[in-house]
Amino acid sequence: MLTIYNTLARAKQEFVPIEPGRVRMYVCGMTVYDYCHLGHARVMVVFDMVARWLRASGYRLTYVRNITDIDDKIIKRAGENGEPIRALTDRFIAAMHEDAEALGVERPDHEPRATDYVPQMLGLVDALEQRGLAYVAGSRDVCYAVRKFPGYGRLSGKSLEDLRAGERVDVMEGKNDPLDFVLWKHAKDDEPAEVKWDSRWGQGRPGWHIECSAMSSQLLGAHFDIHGGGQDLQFPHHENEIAQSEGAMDPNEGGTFVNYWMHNGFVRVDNEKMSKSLGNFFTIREVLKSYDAEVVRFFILRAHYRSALNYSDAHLDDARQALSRLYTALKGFDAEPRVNWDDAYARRFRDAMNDDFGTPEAVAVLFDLANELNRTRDAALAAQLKGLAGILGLLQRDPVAFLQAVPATSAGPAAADIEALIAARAAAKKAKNFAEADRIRDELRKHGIVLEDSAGGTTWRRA
RNA sequence: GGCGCGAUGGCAGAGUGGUUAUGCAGCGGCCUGCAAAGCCGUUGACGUCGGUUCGAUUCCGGCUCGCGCCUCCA
Repeated sequence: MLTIYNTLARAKQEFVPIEPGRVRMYVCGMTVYDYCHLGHARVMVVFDMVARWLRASGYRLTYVRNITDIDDKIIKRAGENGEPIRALTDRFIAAMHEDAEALGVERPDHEPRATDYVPQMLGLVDALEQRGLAYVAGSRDVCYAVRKFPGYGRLSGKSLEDLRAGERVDVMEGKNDPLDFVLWKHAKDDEPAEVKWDSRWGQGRPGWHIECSAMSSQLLGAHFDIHGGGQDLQFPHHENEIAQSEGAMDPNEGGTFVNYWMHNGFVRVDNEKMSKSLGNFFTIREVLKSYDAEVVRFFILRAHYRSALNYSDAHLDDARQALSRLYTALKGFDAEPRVNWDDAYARRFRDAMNDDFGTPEAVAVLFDLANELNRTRDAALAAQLKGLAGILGLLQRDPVAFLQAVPATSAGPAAADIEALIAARAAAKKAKNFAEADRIRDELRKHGIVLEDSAGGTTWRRA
């Protein structure tokens, strides 16, 4: 039985899908005006893991992760670059796909682009206006009247009184209430034609929040099972999505927009949230210059998805060492991944994953398995290890290839040169010239190459 | 100011009302020409003050510290 920590309930709950055997999941994706950073990597990896586990559990899953390709920052960036918006967003979508693929993140079933769903957004705004939840503000923007939606604040645990809008931010002129948010932004003269859509409120473009309500209902229906995203989206974004989606429903039908809300924790740097605005972010591609992408994935998955995750080189080094141990255990086996669910390790793994996606415990099971594999060298255990790890998207490569992989930036010695030195050392060893053999080994060690002698000969790996 | 989350051994990071994960690092041993890897053993922890309990790191409350949201943000 799967339990999920539901932000809406602030507790773990048994997961019961709306339709037996079928799961519909929507995750808020990226705004594509720049390269993805490690915070984005975490969302992608975490919900990829969730998707994999749901499928491994036998559910038929439809997974949607959207792309925001229209908003203020995109318009600004395109203007700065002097390029069309579409060129900018296409470029960064391609980059995002490269990053995701490197991290072993499978493509969601749908990756809707906001600009392809403007008619659906307008339909929602229309419905909201008809139900008296939307109005045209003095700025000519169409806004949502937050006070008219009874459950506002339920997800984030904030009451309208607590929010005290205006405390930190200047209130936008023309809104009835400071907390009201924009559904449809009225076009400005200096904006490019590319960001103007016709509507019965005049030319304009969608507000950010309405995008997700429109795309999710179009692709998953008005009610679905799981909605995910980073913790920072809890308020106001997800709160607003609920207000929009439930507010636009036929009052006679009503019902709950989403049953389970999942939020992953932040990636931090020096104990502070990694973010664009703080400027303390590392892009995925930057990190991948010095670390193997699987190490980054392992680093993310060895922590629980809801906890904060501190990023540093030292921690990635540590993750790399740990992952090497797993691959080392698999060395020498040409194992096909195969899970035997009757086995005690597999059961522990499953219990861990079913407990709100407990990947730290699941990873611990992998290490226990590796330990027994090292002792017994039993091929069935190797298949089991590779099978369970595969559910997490780990350990599917050739072990030697992983252990010898070179980070993109540090150009270590070529494999052929290393092999030549190993041969020379073997000759020296045979002649009992241990001083020379050790000299060669020390020489290679200086270049980050570690030699390992065994009965079958000498192998090497990158330190 | 309001709301929320957290504090675990040198580091990372789970978990549990009593037997105290997992990884890295350390220490001792086995293996090895010597190493490395691996194996065996081992040191070491639950912020603080109270309460509940036969027993609390685990439950409850106060305090301290850290972080996040209340603005765009994964």
